[in-house]
This record gives sequence, structure tokens and C-alpha cells, in this order.
Amino acid sequence: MTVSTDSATVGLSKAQLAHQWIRSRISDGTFSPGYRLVLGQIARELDVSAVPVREAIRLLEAEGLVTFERNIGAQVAMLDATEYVHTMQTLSLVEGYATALAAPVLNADTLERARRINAEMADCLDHFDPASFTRLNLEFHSTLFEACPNPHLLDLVHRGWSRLSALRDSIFSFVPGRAHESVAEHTALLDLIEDGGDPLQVELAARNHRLGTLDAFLARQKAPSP
Amino acid sequence: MTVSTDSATVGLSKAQLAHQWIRSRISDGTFSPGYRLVLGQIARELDVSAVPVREAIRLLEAEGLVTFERNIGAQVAMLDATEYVHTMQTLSLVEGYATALAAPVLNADTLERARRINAEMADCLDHFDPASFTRLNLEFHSTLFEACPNPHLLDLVHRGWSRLSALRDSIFSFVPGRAHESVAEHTALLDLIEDGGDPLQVELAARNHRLGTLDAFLARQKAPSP
DNA sequence: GCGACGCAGATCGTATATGATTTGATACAT
DNA sequence: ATGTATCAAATCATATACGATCTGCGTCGC
Repeated sequence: MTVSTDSATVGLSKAQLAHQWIRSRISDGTFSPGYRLVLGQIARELDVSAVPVREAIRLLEAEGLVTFERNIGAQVAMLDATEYVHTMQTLSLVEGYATALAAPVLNADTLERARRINAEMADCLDHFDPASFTRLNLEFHSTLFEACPNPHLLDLVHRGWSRLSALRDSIFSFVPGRAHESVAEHTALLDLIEDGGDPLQVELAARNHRLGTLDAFLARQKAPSP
Repeated sequence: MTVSTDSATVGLSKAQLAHQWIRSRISDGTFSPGYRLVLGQIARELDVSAVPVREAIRLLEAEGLVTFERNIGAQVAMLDATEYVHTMQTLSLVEGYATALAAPVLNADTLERARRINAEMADCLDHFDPASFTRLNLEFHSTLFEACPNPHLLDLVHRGWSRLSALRDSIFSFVPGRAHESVAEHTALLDLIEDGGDPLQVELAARNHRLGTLDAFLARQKAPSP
């Protein structure tokens, strides 16, 4: 979706290549939280020198995906429960607003596509396919917020999702009860947008939908499956 | 406030030094929008090699303060009216929420300090001192949002202000009428917080206060001083 | 006169080499 | 046995050198 990493790499500097490559590895779970990123090691693997790799890692640090200490090294950010809460809180905020800004410019086709994606999500619940459900969930929300006319905001939304995907194997997990609720809220949100609902109402609906997922996680933390 | 740049520079890498140095130059207006940043030139001035300077510039690019093109060079971001709108919109959002999250943990001393700062701002209006007014405005808002317990959100707020300060000489300007309104809204916001107002109410008050400044700017754009 | 070609300067991009810092292990003294 | 000093390996940090790319200008052919 965002970048195919191996297809359209023409014109990119090696530093940018390394940046995307490492980010993909973090997103797909090859480098899980806590994994140590050694400059020389990655440089050899990508067949480049250490300088561009260093630059890539510093950029990832700025994005919050890795931590870095002078003369020590870098490692994929350890995203504990607190970090998860902060990230979800921020993402709920910016995505909610982005969705509200995007709502007025969404056409019927796009909304119809969102409904189809949501229907697929419901199917995933029937067949118990959490992986597809998670993938489709991003697809659903993307369909809405990608139309946001404010590029800064959109960038923040992307970064938020990027962080979340980095920890999908460590903390985040599929909560069946919440998932059903989620699908229903998607429908409600689409209805609200289609009816040309008040922007603030759309914003809060989108925000609270995401915060609901956070709450479900927190409730699950307190009382692990008995 | 954020960094003194020349005082506590111990333990920082040269790349970090360059990063802060360039950022300060952008913030204080030495490098105004459009200014061309030449690697070798800056490297000579700071008496370091080009590599750390390059890293610093790439980080500034990621922050949105400079634009960068392969084999061409970097320049301080040209922040036109559209960019200003997007930045203000995003900042209003994140700062509003950060303020709402911070509100419950503000103590009486802090609120009292905010009131004093606001009183000083009113004085600046009487003596027509736009520069101090602008400085105090940041100080006022910092007093409130710095207590925000979500570090990601706080970082976004800082970045927003950083961007704004970068263009203070090009677009942003002091609008006397709006400034009076601003002081009044500050008081209303403090009252709301002190009364333990509903978080959403605090958020929207803080947000709309900032958006009001944006609106004043837009109105001024359409109808320049007659 | 006008457009295409090509050269020179400027600037970025990266590889290589060297220095600085940290870490961990080992040996020694108490 | 424990604590400390010392050394070697690993790793980051940066300077230097060289290569790649772009820009602007001058020249040549038409």
C-alpha cells in the first residue's frame, strides 16, 4: 500500500532505500521490538556503507520506531502498554480530525468501497481470520482518511499506524468481542458521513471508535482471559 | 526555553549540534524561508565535516522545516499561506487536546502564573509591543500544555510551534484586533480549567482559540489593510 | 539568429579509513 | 571470594576522498 520497497526504487538514495527496508522489516515483524540494529551488519546485508544506514536509523529514531544511544547502538523501540496508550490516543485524535476533514469530499463510490471492505471484515469474523481482519481494518480507515486535504495531518496519521504495526506481534491482539462492535461502529460512521453529519460529530465518532479499541485493550490488560 | 543551544551542549554528537544550530538559525530568522542551505558551507562554519551536517539537514527535512532535493540541495521551507493554514489547523488540534489532557493536573500556582503572563500580554497591547506579545503568547500556552502527560502529543505541539516560529517574519503578523480578543479568550480558558470544566469543552475552547487566530489571518489575507 | 551539444563548476552521495567510546572478560590484589 | 584495574573486541562517529549528478554558460552547426 504505502511502498512496495522493491518495485519502484529508482531515483532513491541508498539512505532512503535503507530507511524503507528497515521500516518494512519492522512492520512485517522480522525485526521485533527490542531487536538490535547494528549499523555494519545492516550495511553488509544491503551492500552499502555504514553512512547511509546510519542516516536511515537516525530518521527512524525521529519517527519513534527505534531508540538510539550514542556509541551504543540502535534497537527497535520497545513499545510497552504505556507507549501503546499514548500512540493510540494521539492516533485517535489526528485520525478523527482527518476523517472529519475528509468526509465532505468523499464521493459515493468511495463510501461504497468502504462498505464493501466492512462487509469483508464481518466475513472475517465468521471465519475467524484475525490477520485479514486487521489488514482490512487499516484498509477501511485509509479509505476514509486518505482524502484528508491537510498533508501534515495525513502524515501524522500514517506515522501513528506505522507505530502500531510495529508492535502488532507484541502487544496488540485481536479481541473478538470488540471486533464485532467495531464493524457496527464502522457502519454507523459511514451512515453519519453519508448523511452529511456535523464535522465535529464525525470527528468524535471516528475518534471514539478508535479509543474504544484502546479501552478494550486496557480492560483486557486488567483482566486477562480467565 | 526549549534549548539554549550554546550552554548545555556537552555529550551531544556533532550531528546533533548541527541540527540544533541550524534550527536555531531558522527560528531566530537568520535563515529565512527560501534561504539555501549548502552542506559544505555550513560544515566549514561549524568546523565539522559534511557528513554530520547532511544528517542534520535530513532530520530537519523530516521535521518539515527544510525542503531537500537529491543532488540539488536544501533550503528553508517556503511556508506559503496554504502551509500556514495546514500547520495552524494541525497545531490547533493537537494543542487543544494536549491542553485538555493537561488541565486536570495543573495546580493553582501554575494557573496563577498563566494569569500573570496574560496580564503582561495585556500590557504589551497598551504599549504596542508585538514582539513581546508573541513571545508571551508562546509562554502562556506552554504553561498549559507542558503538563500534558502524553509525550507524543507534546512533541507534536512543539513541532507545530517550531514551524510557526520559522515563518514569523514572512507571513505571520500581529493583528491588533485579534490580539485583544486573544487575551480575553485566555482568561475564559483559564476560568474554564479552574472550574474543572468538561475535558471536551476545554479541548474545544483551546482549539477554537487557536483557530480564531487562523481565521483572523485568513480574513486579513482577503482584505489587506485598506 | 536559434537551438543542440558539451564542458566546467558546484553540490550532493557514498565508500573507506581512522578515531572515540563502550562493554565485557580476564587477571590481579585484597 | 570479591572488588578493581586493565585490555581487547565491538560499535558508533566523523574526516577525507572520490564519484555522480545537476546547472549554467559558451560554442558550434544550421
